[in-house]
Amino acid sequence: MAYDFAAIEPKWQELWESEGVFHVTEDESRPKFYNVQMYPYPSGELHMGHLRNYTYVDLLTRYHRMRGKNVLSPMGWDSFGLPAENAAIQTGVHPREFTERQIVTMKAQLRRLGAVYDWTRELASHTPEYYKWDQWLFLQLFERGLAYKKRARVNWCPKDQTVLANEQVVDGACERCGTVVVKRDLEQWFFKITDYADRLLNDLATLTEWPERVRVMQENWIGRSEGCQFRMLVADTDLGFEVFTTRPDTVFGMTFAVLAPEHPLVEQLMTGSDTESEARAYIERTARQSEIERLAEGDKSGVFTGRFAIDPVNGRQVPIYIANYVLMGYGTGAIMAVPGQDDRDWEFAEKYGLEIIRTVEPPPDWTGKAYTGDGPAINSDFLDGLDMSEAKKRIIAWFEEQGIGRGTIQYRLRDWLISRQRYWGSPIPIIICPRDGLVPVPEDQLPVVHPDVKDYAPQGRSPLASVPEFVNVECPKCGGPAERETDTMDTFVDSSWYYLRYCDPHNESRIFDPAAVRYWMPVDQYVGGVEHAVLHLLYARFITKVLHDMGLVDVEEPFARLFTQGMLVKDGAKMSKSKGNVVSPDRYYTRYGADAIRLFELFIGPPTDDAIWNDNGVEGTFRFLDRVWRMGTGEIGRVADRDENPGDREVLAVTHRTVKKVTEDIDRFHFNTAVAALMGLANSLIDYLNSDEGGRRATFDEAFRLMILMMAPMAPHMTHELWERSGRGGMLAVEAWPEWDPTLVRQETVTMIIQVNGKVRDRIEVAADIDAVEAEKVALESAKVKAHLDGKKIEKVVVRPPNLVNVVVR
RNA sequence: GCGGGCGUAGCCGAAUUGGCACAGGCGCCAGACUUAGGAUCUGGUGGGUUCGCCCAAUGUGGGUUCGAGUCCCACCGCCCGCACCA
Repeated sequence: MAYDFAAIEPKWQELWESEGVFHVTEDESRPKFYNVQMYPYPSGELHMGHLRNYTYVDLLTRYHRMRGKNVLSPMGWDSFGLPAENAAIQTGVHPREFTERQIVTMKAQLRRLGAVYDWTRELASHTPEYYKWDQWLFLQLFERGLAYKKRARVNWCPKDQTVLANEQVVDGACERCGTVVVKRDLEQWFFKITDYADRLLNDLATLTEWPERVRVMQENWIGRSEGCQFRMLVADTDLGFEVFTTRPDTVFGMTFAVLAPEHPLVEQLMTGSDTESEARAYIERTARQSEIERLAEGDKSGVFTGRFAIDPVNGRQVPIYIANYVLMGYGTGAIMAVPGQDDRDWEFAEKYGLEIIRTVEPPPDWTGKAYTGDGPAINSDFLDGLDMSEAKKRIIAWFEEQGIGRGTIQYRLRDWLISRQRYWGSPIPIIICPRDGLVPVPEDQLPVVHPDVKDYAPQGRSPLASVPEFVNVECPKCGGPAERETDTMDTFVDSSWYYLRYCDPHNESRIFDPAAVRYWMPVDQYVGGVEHAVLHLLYARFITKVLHDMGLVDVEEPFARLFTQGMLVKDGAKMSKSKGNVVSPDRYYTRYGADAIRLFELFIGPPTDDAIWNDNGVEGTFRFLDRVWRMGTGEIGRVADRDENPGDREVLAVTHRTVKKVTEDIDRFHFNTAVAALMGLANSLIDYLNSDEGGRRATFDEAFRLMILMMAPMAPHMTHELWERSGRGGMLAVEAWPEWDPTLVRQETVTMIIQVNGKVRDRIEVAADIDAVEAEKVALESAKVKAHLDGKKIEKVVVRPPNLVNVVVR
């Protein structure tokens, strides 16, 4: 009788839910395990690539539950965002209706996979119960000066008609839709993440259970540079500007200075200079370019302003240029150019015929252009002879004595731009009063709920702005007429704290109960895609630190262990709807069932690596399951009630070794080899049942019991059914994970390999506790070994009992 | 350019510590069962072989070591991230 998954799967899915098997509360008597997957956008249809992640998380939930932990595995929805809004623009369906339909679909798909969660804690960021606390959080940041509004040059996506955070601009294009982003000067809301730059950077060192790759990406993104900022004066004027450099030791080599085209001083410098018209033409050209065009241009270009700056260390006058290779967004938007020690300055100096002075002695064999390495300072007055770090200290001290500069630390990280000119997000709870300025919405008036609008289409401002009843309010302070802020928050604000809300999801009076958070946090295992390395993962760390500083959260870091899974690749691209290469699980559910799909997802390759979709893979894991099923139902081989013999004991030994292997593999996230080990065990058990004398009933039952326990987190439906049919009682999901018996795992005899000059010449079964003397004796007595020793002199015998003897001869 | 990672069979991959290279799966070949097989089962799947074994092999070249897929150096190729960040 074949495995009837179509009948068995719904039965168990129903039972896991109705019995509340995975519903948990705080319980000090058991170790907790907080298992979270980055909550998904409810996109509706799940494809095989998605199922990979859900299977991993579900495996961990079930495994740690069997290990006796109090496992919290919640699920929720990152349900604000553009897809629902774009659908609304096209079809007129309210984003809420669209979103909630998608959630229903997606829940059914998770259930179909057999994924279990504590559904009592389900949350969705588009619900007022949730985004009320987004708004509350915003107000906390506002009160602490960590949320502010300012006019700034920001990234604007012309297609989505909204601003974007720096983190959401990838290669100069909108992360969502791929449209080239343009710069606009707009008044926008920011979170002051830069105040936390040093802590976000330093605490990366504590995240030892995070992938190196992600830590490095965050480190680079935060981009700490130690250096020096000092003031330069413009000759024959009363103007001046600040420059930032990481190489103040090379200041004597400055032969020109460069300002970014957007630098505020540029206008004054150009006006009335000899080269004014030329400079204006250049600025106009570069200003029109998007960043991508500037990059694509590749070549450095610039124009002389007609003015000179005074080098503070030696009084020399150096020309001031405007050039495209200096960015307004970093440092002070102005640099001292030292072509002798900087590749970019060298390139520019060569192009425009500017002087080059070396101030660091390159090595004698140096053939390159600019020399950026260490070496004794030359042509540098009182710095001569000092190495880089000494010279830096000395010159910074000198700047400080003179009162014109100081040592500083620059970060590449910019403040997080969180306002969006879109409808389907959490409204920013601020009222703009002509008298009192920016006034927080009083807490008892939260949440600020979306009004319905006629038109969701973006018009360069939030659709909320077209609803007068929403916009026009009384100022909470003075009672006079005022207007609401109409921008909504970046959805990354919602996702920066949802894992805290899971701990106490229905609290109506507080964002969460700190006691519940104290019990569950930090997240023990966080699972998600590496694409969030500098987005969500950075924001969440920031918000956790803010809440920590507010005394609401004990931990400084939210995610103790991070696992970033690989993608599923098909036709050379990540499986995704937009690429049109998705494989729907439907036909695999119908033909092979959920467990075969789960096993395939686990078996397809190392979880951290991208895996290539293979049409036959699910069939392979189904064959394995089907064999296990037929073993369990007595359709394969033969069992007998007979006395035990050494072969029976060996079957148990193999089983216990598999328990050890599978346990260790799951603990180190080698799910693919854990499945392989179970396939190997199944093959061994089949051989055992097919042997001449058949299997001994008691032995087989025990081995099979252990195999079912190990497979329970991987293929839960079939194993639950087999467990129930075995008449053991109880639900498999809450059975204890098996322990291996060390005496069975231990090999009594071991195959010792004997090498001559590193080549294997013989294999001999020896006692596992053989000593070195005996091992050497056995090895040298081997006839096969002797044949290779013939007429040669033994130089040395390397003995590593009980595994290896290597005879070195000449 | 800087940073992170990878390269093992026809394909996906295994090899926690330097110690039998290739577990497990896919595909393919042969056989069994069968009216039939795209089901299932058994065996095989680098080369040579006198069937005892022998030889070759982890991108390329070198090094360390009794011993290297693993460590070191150089090179080739691929993937990812950041990128005119001063």
